[in-house]
Amino acid sequence: MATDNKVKDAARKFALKNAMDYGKANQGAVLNKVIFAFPEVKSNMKEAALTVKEVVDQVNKLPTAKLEKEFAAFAKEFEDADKEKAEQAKPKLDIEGAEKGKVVTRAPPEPGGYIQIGNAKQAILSDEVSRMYDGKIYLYFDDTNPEKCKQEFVDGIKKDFSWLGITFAKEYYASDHITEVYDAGRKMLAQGDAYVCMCSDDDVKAGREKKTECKHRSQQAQQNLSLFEDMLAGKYGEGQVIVRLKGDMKSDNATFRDPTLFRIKKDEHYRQGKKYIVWPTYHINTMVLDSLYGVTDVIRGKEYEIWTDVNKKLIASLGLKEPRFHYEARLRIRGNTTAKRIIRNLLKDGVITSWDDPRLVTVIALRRRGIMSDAIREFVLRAGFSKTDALVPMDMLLASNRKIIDPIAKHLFFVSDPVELRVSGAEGIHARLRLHPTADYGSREYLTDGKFYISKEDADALKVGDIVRLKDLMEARITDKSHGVVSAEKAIGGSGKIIQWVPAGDKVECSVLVPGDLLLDDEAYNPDSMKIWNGRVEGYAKQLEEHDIVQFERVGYCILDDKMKNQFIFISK
RNA sequence: GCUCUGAUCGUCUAGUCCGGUCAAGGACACGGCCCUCUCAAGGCCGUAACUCGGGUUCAAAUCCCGAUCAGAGCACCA
Repeated sequence: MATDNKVKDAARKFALKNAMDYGKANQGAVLNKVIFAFPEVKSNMKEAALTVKEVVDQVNKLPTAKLEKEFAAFAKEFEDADKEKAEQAKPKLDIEGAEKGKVVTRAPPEPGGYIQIGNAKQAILSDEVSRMYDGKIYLYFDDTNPEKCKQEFVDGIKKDFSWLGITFAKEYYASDHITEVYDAGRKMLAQGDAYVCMCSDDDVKAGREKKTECKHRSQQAQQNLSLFEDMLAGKYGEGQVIVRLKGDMKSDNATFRDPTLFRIKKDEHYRQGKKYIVWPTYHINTMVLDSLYGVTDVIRGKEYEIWTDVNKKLIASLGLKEPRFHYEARLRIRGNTTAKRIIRNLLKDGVITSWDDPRLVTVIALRRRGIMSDAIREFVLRAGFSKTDALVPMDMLLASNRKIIDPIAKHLFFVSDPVELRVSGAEGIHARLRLHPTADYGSREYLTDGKFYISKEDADALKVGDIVRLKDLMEARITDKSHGVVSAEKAIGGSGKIIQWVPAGDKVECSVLVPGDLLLDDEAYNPDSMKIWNGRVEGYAKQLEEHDIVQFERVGYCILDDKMKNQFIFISK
């Protein structure tokens, strides 16, 4: 058979490669490659296996030199294949059934706090999906809890998203659509898919636990409808009455046991004032509004997955368009938190003073801390869609960030815990230092007066008689270390440790805030989460603008946080 | 407790739908070398994983069954 020889040749080729890679060819591995190349051998696996075994045995008997020589003929071919393999990576964002130009996603923040990296992940994923399909993304403020929502957060969230590079085609508020949701409620009441329940909070809870229906559940539609109008008219107070979905009180899924659709809240709303006292809850809101605005793909946390039964019932009962739901694991950062509840408590306790405290992973804090928005995007995209619970170390974000800031950060010398260094013979030297080793940002210049500052750490490591290299300036020989000052004389040549220095005649006193893990492993506040380095930086720092990112050589990347106070924040090494 | 969901290098993931190109690819971290008047960046190399137990098959990370572990939900929050 002609096939026979073809198979034999291919088998030999694969066996050679296999032997080169692993020292010895393996029958199973070679057979698999042969099957892939010639699927027709599947009809007679026994014969194919035999052929391969024969070839593999022969190849394994080959002396190394012969093996290498024979393999050389195919080396190029495999090189290309290996390269291709190395390139396939990146998580995919494809959506089954999605069509170009027909995708609408949305970011649904609740303006009850600033958004954090977890919200950013969902929004970026949504943005990326809509771009991929030439679709649109909307900004939807889910603001139906008058207790929590504030204009401050609306403004902050908009700023944060725009900084993240997301452009929304539309922006709308749940609280502007309350009447539409009321109509949806009326429809459900009229159809007998919902009812007005006057049980107490505790009774509702007990009923759910015991899986028993309450007497209100069997009220007539007419009565429910008029009770609902009474609610709207303000005849009831908070906690007296709610509208519940008629799910299934016997369901194993606890969320389906008649969840609340509307409740009474008399707090003043930041946007609607005292216009409404009956407020819809999350599920009916989003279902109605997503349908109204034609959202096709809802990307949200998997904590909502258990509400699928409720969503389905709502959609069926109201005749809504059903979007595709995509559930995502929560993104958690090791040593930190995305929970608004915890952040609010920390704020209340006064251990942190603002939503942009550099230890936080809110978007506003990350920005202040010198994380670039592209780094966040890359970081998020690298994880892709995933339902696996991930506890990611901050290092990953910082690594993405470092690659972006490295080419733009000017280099400066900073010394912490400064120690004076006097060098005789080092007066009147013109020092000229490049601002970046490769990029052309020009240079900084100083005229020396023989006095410098070096860091305590470097000073401690020096011994009398040592030669030390002041980077880009000169060598010095240490002559004395008593009296808290290091004395030295200018030296020519000799090699020693290279250290950074600050000219005493042109320096800026500054501090560097070093954020660490905010929380301990047990989620308690870490009292050591913020360190401060005090030191001196070269006079060139006076020319920096607030939010400029620099690299303090041998220390790390820092961002100028407050120009008045000469305060920097440490970004990463 | 009940219900749902998930499980691949130390970490985050690709591959799983449709079994064979996977003795498992990438990134971060780690280690080594090169470059360098920074402990950075860049280049090269290396260490390292299919949760466990059964089954089906010529062939299982992939399909089936069971166990284990982890996360989420059980609000008049979202």
